[in-house]
Amino acid sequence: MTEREVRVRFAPSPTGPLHIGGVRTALYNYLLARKLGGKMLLRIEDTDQNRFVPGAENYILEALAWCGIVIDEGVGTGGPHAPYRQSERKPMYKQYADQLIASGHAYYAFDTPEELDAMRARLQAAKVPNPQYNSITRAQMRNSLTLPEDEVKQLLDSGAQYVIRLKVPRKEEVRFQDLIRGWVVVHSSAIDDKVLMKSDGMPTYHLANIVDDHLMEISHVIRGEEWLPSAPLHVLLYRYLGWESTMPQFAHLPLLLKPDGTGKLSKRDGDKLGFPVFPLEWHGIDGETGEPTVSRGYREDGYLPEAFINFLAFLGWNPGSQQEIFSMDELIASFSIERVSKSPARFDQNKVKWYNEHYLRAKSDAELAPYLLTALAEHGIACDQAKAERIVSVMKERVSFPKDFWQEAKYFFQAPDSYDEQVVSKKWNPQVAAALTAYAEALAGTAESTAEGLKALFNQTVEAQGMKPGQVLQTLRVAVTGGAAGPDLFETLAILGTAEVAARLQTAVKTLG
RNA sequence: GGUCCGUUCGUCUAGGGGUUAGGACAGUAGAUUUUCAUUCUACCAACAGGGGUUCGAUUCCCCUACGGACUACCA
Repeated sequence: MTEREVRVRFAPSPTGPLHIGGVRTALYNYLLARKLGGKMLLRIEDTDQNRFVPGAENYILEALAWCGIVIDEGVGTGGPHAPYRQSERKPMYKQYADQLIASGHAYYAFDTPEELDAMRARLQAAKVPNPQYNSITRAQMRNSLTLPEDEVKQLLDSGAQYVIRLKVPRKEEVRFQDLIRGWVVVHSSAIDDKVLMKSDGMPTYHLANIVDDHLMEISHVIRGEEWLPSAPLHVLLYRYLGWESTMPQFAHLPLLLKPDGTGKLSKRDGDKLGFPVFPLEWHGIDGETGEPTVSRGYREDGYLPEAFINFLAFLGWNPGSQQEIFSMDELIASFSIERVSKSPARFDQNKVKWYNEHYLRAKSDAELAPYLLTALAEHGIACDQAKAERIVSVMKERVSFPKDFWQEAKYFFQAPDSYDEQVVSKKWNPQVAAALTAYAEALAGTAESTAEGLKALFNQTVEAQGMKPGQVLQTLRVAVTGGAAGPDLFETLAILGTAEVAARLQTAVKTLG
C-alpha cells in the first residue's frame, strides 16, 4: 500500500465556474502529484443532471490550463480508465450497489419524497434533534428491510421507483487518519443511511466517488473540509466493498473564507465581494431573473497566472522558510501535505495585488510590450515593438496590472487635453511660459535625442532665461503630459521625440497663456 | 439543535515547555527621487478566556467562549 503509485484526482462537478477554493484544491493535488512523481487526474462529477451547467466543463479545463495545472489523465486528456465523466460511467455503478445489497450492507427503499418529508416532520414534532433516515427510523419506512420479501420483489419487478441506501450500523466508531488533521473519529449514529443509487439510476456522489477512486487507483484524496463529515461514510463504503486495504489516504483542506471571515467563499459570491472569486471571467445566467450575468475573473482583471498561483498556494500552506516567491516548479519542490494548515484562511486582496506587482516587474520589457500593443491596437494607434518596450520599461514600476499600461501611458500617444490644475495655479507664470517657449525653440534646432542630452539642453536654456531648472520642471511635465506625476521626465521626452515635445509646449503656452 | 473541525499581529503565517514570539502584506514615519511610483530603513501590531500538568506554559491536557463545515434521491 505504501509502495503504491501516487495518483490524485481533482473531481469538480460542472455546476458552474470553478471558484478559487476549487482552484486551490486542484493546485494542491497537482503539487503533491508532481512532488511525488505521480499522476494528476481530472474527473467530472456530473451525477446530478439537474444541476448541469453548459460550458462549465470547458471553463474548468480552461481555468486549469491558465493556471498551469497540467492534467495527466482524465477529461480532455483521456487515459486508461476512460471515461472520466461520471455520467458516462453510469452503467458501472449499479453492480457495486447490488454487491452491497447482496452482502447485506445496503437495501432498497421505496419511500416517496412526501413520505420522507412526513417522516422528518414527525421526528421534528417529537423533538428529535437530528431527523435522519437511520438504524432507528428505517424500521418505520418502506424498504426491503421492513417489507416482506415477495412484496419487495414485486415492487422491483413492477418498475416502482426506488433508491438504494447504505445500511449504516447503529453503533460503531468509525475512524480514519487524515493527513492534515490526524485521527478523526465519528460515531456511526451520526451518519444516516445515505442514498447510494438515486431513483433515476444515477449513483450519488458518495457511491460514485468511492467506486471511481477505487477503479482509478487513487492513492490520495485531497479535498475541501466540507467533505470531512462524510468521510467516515466513505470509509464504511470502502470497508463494505472489500477495498479497505487499498483505501486512499485522506487530506481535508481548510476552507477559504470570505474576507470578513463569515463563511466559506462560494460561487454565489460572484462579484459581490469587490474582487473576483473566479479564475476566469464567467458568463452565466441569473437563476432567478434569467438575465445573463458576467462575473469577473482574475485573468481578465489583469492578474498574471504565476502571481495568482503563488498567492493561492500560500493560502493554507507555507514552506516553513521565509521565502515568499515561488514559481510552480519551486512550489512542487517544496510542497508537502503535512505543512498544510488546519485552520481556514481569509482571502487577502492586498496580498494578491502585491504578488501581481512583483511578477509584473520581474518580466522583461519584451514580454510586457504586447500588453500595451494590444491595447493600442484596440484604440487604433500604431506603435512598433521597440517603442512599446521603451514605454513599458519606464512604466512597469508604477503599475499593478498589465492593463494599466495603456491608461498610464496614454500621453505617449495623445497630446494632453487638460493640464493638472494644482501645478498650473501654483507654478505657471509668464517667466515659466517664456522659458518653456525658449526650450521648445531649442528643441526644434537640436540633434539631441537622449534623455541626458535633453536634460542638459533644458538646464542650459532655463539658466539662460535667468531661472533655475527646478522652477520650471514641474510645469514642463504638465505641459507635455498634462499630469503632475510620471516616470523620469527626460526619459519621457526622449521617447516622445523633440518635435512632438516642442509642439506640445507651444500648445500649452498658447492655452495657458 | 446534533456531529465534526478550528482559534498566534488588521490579514497570510513561522515557532513551540524557558524566544526581545520571527517573516510577508497592509498601515505609519523617514531616506532616495525634479514629481508620483519604485527601492531602502524604521515603527506599529498577536499567542481567545479559565482551569490544570510543570520549577516554568503561547506551546501539553480539560472546560468555556467564539468561528466554521456538515446535517438532500447536491456535489
